[in-house]
Amino acid sequence: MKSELLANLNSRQVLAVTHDSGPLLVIAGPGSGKTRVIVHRVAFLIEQQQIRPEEIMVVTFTNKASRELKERLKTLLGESVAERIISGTFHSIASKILRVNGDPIGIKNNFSIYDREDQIFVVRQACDFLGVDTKKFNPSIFLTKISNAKSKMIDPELLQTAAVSVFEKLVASVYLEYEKFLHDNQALDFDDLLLQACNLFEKVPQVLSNIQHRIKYLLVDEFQDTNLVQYKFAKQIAYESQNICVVGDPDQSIYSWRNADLKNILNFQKDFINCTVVKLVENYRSTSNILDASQALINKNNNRFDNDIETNNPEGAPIELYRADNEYDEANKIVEKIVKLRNDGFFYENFAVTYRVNAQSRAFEDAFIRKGIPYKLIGALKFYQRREIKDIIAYMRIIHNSNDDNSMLRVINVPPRGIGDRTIAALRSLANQKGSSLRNTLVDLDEEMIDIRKAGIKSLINFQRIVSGLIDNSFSQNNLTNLLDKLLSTTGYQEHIKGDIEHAEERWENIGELRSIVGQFDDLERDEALNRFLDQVALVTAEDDPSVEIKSAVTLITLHQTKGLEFPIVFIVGLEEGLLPHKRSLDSPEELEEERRLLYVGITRAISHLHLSWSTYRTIFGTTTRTIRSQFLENIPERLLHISNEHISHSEYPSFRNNSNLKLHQNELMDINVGDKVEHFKFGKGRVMKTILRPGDVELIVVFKVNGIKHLLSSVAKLKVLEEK
DNA sequence: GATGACGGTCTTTTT
DNA sequence: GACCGTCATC
Repeated sequence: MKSELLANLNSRQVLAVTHDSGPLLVIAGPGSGKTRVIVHRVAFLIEQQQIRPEEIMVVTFTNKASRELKERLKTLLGESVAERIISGTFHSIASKILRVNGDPIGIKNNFSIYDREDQIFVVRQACDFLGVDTKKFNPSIFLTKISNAKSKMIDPELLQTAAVSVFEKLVASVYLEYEKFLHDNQALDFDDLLLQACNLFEKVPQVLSNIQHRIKYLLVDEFQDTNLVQYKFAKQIAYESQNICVVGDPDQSIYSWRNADLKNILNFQKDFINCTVVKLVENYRSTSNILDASQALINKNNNRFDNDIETNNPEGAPIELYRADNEYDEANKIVEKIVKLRNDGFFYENFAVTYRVNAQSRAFEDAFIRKGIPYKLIGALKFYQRREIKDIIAYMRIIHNSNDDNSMLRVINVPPRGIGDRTIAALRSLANQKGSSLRNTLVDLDEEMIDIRKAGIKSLINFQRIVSGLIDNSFSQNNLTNLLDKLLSTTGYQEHIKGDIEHAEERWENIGELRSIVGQFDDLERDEALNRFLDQVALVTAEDDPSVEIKSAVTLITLHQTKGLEFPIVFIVGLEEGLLPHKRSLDSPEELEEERRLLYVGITRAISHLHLSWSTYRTIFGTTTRTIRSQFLENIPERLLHISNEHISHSEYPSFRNNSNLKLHQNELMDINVGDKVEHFKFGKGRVMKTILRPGDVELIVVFKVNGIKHLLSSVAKLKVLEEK
């Protein structure tokens, strides 16, 4: 048995797998068999150490990683054993703990989980309440600050005390209101799931000690991406047993913007003083060309653990570097390569096109559709974030949690049923007076006490009837599918969607998809099914999108989401300054290093072929701009690259800011670029759309706000640059 | 209260 | 070039 478990493992992997008890830190480079180590370690504990499966907890970051882990455990241990192991994402595990044990700290088991959209809505309400102008202050900035505070375990009062500037004080007061709103709605946001779980451990030690006794071994994957709260959560669970194994790679830390803290790896070694450290340094995934490129790149980071990765794999093909004229050219070139490589025997599912921002997927989708190449788009349009899906879910939340005013407000007039702003305002103020939720206020609506016209009252009563009809559990509709069907008909939502002529079919199909998901819960009693369904819905993410279940297809995916994946052929596109590295990271060395790590993650996904590309022009927000190729390309040794189409012809060179070879009348010709805002003495303000090089001059095509499109010669027009792109 | 036109903003990355 | 919130009009 033992030999089978340890066969095909290298000596360091064996060390990690067979580590007996006590804390263990595994630093695992890309392609070094990280998941393999986790899976085999779990198997080792069960089969060799006689640990019961339910005494082992494995925590991952994404549902996908969790599912994959379960699959591999099933293969190794058999289904009945694998199923008993406790595994899930940080958020799902914390959520379960809170649903079962949250009551003593005021968390009812039917709490709603708010996603970003819900959160923005709450922030807006908090701003309204405080009289903060949301035009001046973007709600998402508050949300970022609030999330930052929460993941550092800072509560509103503490933030208030620490606040120095006016703005910081404002953030603190929005935070305070935000928390009140969440509480009144009986809702938690993502950060709360972990924060409140830790809070629960503190307030009700019995819950913690039960878990500590139950969980003998804890394993945490992607440890470099934990934030402070997550680390604390894990640390507490393992405090008693000291059997905590964390696996991660500092070079693949790409979530500091989500408050992941690399210091956790350092702190781990302090918090668990006698921890064993195992470094996995042999890469089994990539060709040596690809690995060499990745190592050369990551070595440019100053702030780095010394952790060089090696491979015994063959050299492989050179890395292709291609310069495109624009994003469509870039996409077409990649289509050509896919077609060619398919003729060489690769399948569509062997390809991944990876990029920095979701918006880049568009050009590829266009090209793929035109050429009939099947593709799956990961993450961009998330199924559970579509409007119709969120509306239906809001209805379900109302049924499930009578305090969820947010969901109530979302759909109280969707489809339109004559409940406008004034009616809603009146209802809310009445609810306020009564200190009750909107739904409960509606249940025994006091017609005398509400100050609106008759029609409004009638509409409200009508809505109340619809909702209570749905809540009523006594008829034949005792499963979720029945509930959904009844919901669609009695709320008029089905009709409502048909009214959206342009998207009717697509939206209806989405609801059909939701119906089949809901159907998976039909063997449960309705309210329990509702509870489970809503929990799942809140915690699933992009990769669980049911609309991307295409088997043989090219993958379109952001670099962030590629972590943990591998593909024989990887395209990394848009290697340009401002895009990769992203412009928001350019003024901070730390953030620039994180961008470099992001590219490192991308490169190390490739098994045999890596293609890099950049484009001299790129259209962002509808304006085309000249680009500069990414500084990261300079970090990759030329000997590893095969460069094509490097030369840039003059006709494609409308901008001259970056071309010192061209002799121009320096004083006459200012530095004007596509995208700049300019002012003309006669035409007024406008934006440069295009620049065309003419002998000794530059022709500018400018769209003026008032006077429309004009062709101007730079030497004559004497434009004033107001704002550079 | 519903509807449609307009103008401003947005794009990092996600549990 | 999409989406959202705001405003004018019905």
